[in-house]
Amino acid sequence: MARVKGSIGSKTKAAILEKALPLIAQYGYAAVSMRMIADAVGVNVGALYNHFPSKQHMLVVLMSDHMDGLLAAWNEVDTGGMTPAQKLESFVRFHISYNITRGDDVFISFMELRSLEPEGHKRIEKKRKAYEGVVRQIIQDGQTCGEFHVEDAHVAAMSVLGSLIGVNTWYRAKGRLSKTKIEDYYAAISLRSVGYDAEGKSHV
Amino acid sequence: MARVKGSIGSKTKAAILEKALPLIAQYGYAAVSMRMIADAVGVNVGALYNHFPSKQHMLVVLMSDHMDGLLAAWNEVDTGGMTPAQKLESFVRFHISYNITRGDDVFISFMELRSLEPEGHKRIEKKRKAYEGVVRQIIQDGQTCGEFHVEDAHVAAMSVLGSLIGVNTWYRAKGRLSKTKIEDYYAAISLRSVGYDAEGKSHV
DNA sequence: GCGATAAAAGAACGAACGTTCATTTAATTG
DNA sequence: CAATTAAATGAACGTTCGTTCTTTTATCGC
Repeated sequence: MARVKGSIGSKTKAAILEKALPLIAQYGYAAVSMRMIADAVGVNVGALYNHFPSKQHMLVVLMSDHMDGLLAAWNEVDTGGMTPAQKLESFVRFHISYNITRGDDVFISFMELRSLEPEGHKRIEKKRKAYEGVVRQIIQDGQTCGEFHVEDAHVAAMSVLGSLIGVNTWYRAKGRLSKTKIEDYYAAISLRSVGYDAEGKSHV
Repeated sequence: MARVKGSIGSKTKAAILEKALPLIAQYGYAAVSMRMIADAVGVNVGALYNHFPSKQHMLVVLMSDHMDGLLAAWNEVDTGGMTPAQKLESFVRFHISYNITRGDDVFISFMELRSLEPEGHKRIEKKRKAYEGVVRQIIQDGQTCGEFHVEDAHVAAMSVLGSLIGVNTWYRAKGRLSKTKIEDYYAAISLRSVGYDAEGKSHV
């Protein structure tokens, strides 16, 4: 056969990314072959190269798109007029929610950095740092205004992010806890971890 | 050539594990070939099969040995007579210290679970759960005796572990922070995150 | 409707993969 | 010291890998 009826390049390209994502999340970039991806899309291996110059480039697009989406989604959250504590809670809820609905993306972006060649690595790392910076800035603001009490804002930020990223190593949709409960718990844990006193009085 | 002078099976086997570890930690199991490992050891590919029946079996040994060592090392820490808060602090310091000196092992054991075939996966997963159980038990004890205040001991345990595991994604030996400082910070963060009140008075 | 182009199939490329095997030589045993 | 065993080499196995290329056909612009 040759070109199939109804095939449109943009649709196929989107389908490739969509199918490649869960495969790479599950097996890892190196363990997923182009043929596996092609089979999942329902297309011949060679067809993949109509849309991506290489497997490596596909990973970069996958991770870059995700990080852009993640940052854009966070920027759409309105934190105007919020205190640092409220911002941190918003961030935690945002990240968990995103983590649960788009778990594969998040997982890949934090796992497959090592699979990236230098140029791609630099690009993605920059976006990742920007995301880390969001948390760090919130914590620094909280420390400045006396709402938080941490030893080191950078360490505190990495600790919060680490605990959040860990969620999708154990979260299961059918599990004991609802998404809302998990958000509630992590919001409370994160706020405590940065030395936020919920009562707001005993230390003032 | 054939058998080389001075070659002893047990030494070669240990050398294989030693060299394979950092390679897999850096590039991932699937991305490391048996030839890469053999080259690192300074031996021919075929020789690997004198000591391991397969690449997969090698990974299982690597991860199994590590988890056993990790659990054994923790069991050697004397926590007799400690309060849950003291135990949690001990655990955090232990894990960070272990993480920093044996970072590759820890990293692989939490990253390459997906590379394990069913039998091996079950074996390692059991050990991993045991390690998770250590933290959960400490937190549960702390909650029972009123020293900690958490919404859910399981979630709190996964949060603490997640934040700790995150350390070796950013820790660098030459970095801004000493190992001791990092231990100090994470101990404080972890205790706060489980609702431990350092002053021990305002809430009693 | 016809020519240009986009999008697919399918075969083929050399390289690398995990693994096996015959062979050679060092170390060990009786 | 001879026989056995342990441990390595180096070549080879069939597969699979990422990628390329030719061919075929559908879609799009004029």
